[in-house]
Amino acid sequence: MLDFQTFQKQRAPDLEGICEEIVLENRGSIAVKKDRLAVKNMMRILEAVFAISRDKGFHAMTLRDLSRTSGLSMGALYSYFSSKEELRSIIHRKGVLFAKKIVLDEVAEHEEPAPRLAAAIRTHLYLSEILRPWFYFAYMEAASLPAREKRQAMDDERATERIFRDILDQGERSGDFRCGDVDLAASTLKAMLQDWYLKRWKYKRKGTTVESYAEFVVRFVLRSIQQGNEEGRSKP
Amino acid sequence: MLDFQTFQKQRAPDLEGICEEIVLENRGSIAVKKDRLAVKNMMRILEAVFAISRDKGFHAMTLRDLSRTSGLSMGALYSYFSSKEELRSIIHRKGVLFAKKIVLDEVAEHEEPAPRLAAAIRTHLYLSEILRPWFYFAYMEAASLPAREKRQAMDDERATERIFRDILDQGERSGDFRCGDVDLAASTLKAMLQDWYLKRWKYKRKGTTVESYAEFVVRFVLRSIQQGNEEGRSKP
DNA sequence: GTCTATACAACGATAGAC
DNA sequence: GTCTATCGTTGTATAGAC
Repeated sequence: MLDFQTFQKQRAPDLEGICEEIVLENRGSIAVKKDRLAVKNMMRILEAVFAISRDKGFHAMTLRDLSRTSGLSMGALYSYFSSKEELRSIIHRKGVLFAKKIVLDEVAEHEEPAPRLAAAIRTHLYLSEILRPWFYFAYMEAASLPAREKRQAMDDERATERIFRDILDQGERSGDFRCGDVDLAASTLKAMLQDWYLKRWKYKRKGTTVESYAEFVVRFVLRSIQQGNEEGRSKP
Repeated sequence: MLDFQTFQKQRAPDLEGICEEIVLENRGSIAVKKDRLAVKNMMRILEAVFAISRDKGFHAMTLRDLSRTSGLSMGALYSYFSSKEELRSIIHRKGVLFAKKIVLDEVAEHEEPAPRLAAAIRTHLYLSEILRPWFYFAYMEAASLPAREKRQAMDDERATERIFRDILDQGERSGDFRCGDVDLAASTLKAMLQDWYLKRWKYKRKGTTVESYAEFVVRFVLRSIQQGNEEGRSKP
């Protein structure tokens, strides 16, 4: 069974690695030419964005806020992005793509429906624990986007949900699962996973760890959809 | 079994009724003295707030937007609230209190855990369907509040969750339910219910009705927590 | 590459005519 | 009771010094 410690050491991305990718992918619009410097400042910028927008939202964050918290001047900030909206877009897309890739990699290591589902749930939760600012940011800011960007965010959401739906589908066909409605089961499962990073304060207060939350969700869901299929429940 | 049609006719509040209460409760800070006029304009204001903030969020809504959409001038708006923040607060609190009262009333009509739980789930979903703008508004804007208001919003959230936790607790004690962890079960159940009004576009696309979503959640949850307690599953 | 200083639009809120 | 006109502030973004 995948535990959080192992995941964190072997699979987890760190902010530096992600910022390196961001700098390389946006080489055109970033005026600073030295990679090392650009990465270092991009990290300061993202850390500041997450800190501020966790408190009052990205929209309420002013570039004066960002300048003060990141330690870079207003002018310097614009060497790393051309507008506040571009900054938001860069962060959002990077988070979505990263998450999808890692979850799919982990799922591919299992074949049977139940272990696959358990792996998808655990990986998604562990990842959201490490990249919580990214997940939270992507979710909360998606609501107030202009039409075109909003469509993209909706597609991202459905792509994530599809990972879970495909596993449930596989289980239905093999006779391991009985969901009632595969689509709705995938939807509600995703809602449970999102609650972990959206309502973090609640679980912190309860003293719930990401591992115990993961185990609860795995069992809660499997108990429901394996009704009458006892044989598959031994090694999730 | 409580169906949506019945609920809508017998229990559902309408915007006019809620606005009457709002006007009466804020008589002090509303400069307009004629009740009928004040209620009429308050309705126009709230309808406009919901329409605009559904698209781009309350924070991004300017009072010029609100003036244009509601048909009232900037000056006239300030006869109904003393600041943008006060307007947000009025809407938020009214929605939370209304929702809590109606769900508790409905739950009180049943005694056994399973029917109580089913009633709470259905009522909460039906209510969020009718008052979707209020629910959505309260949820999305709570994240970007100043510390003091945020605490209040968190307390509201926990109060709602408590309704479900109490029912699950009752079921655990009577031997009807076996949740694994009552606290987490209440949390994740709430997450499923919130998904209905937060991701409305998704369910609209799937063609899911509020009744079919309610039935899915009721069965999904009961299947999981009634594991091994078959006798209680006949009349949820 | 980063800074300070500033442009200019748009914000919430108010005063005073009607 | 509602309007128009306007206040001072704050927003994003840029220009030019260093």
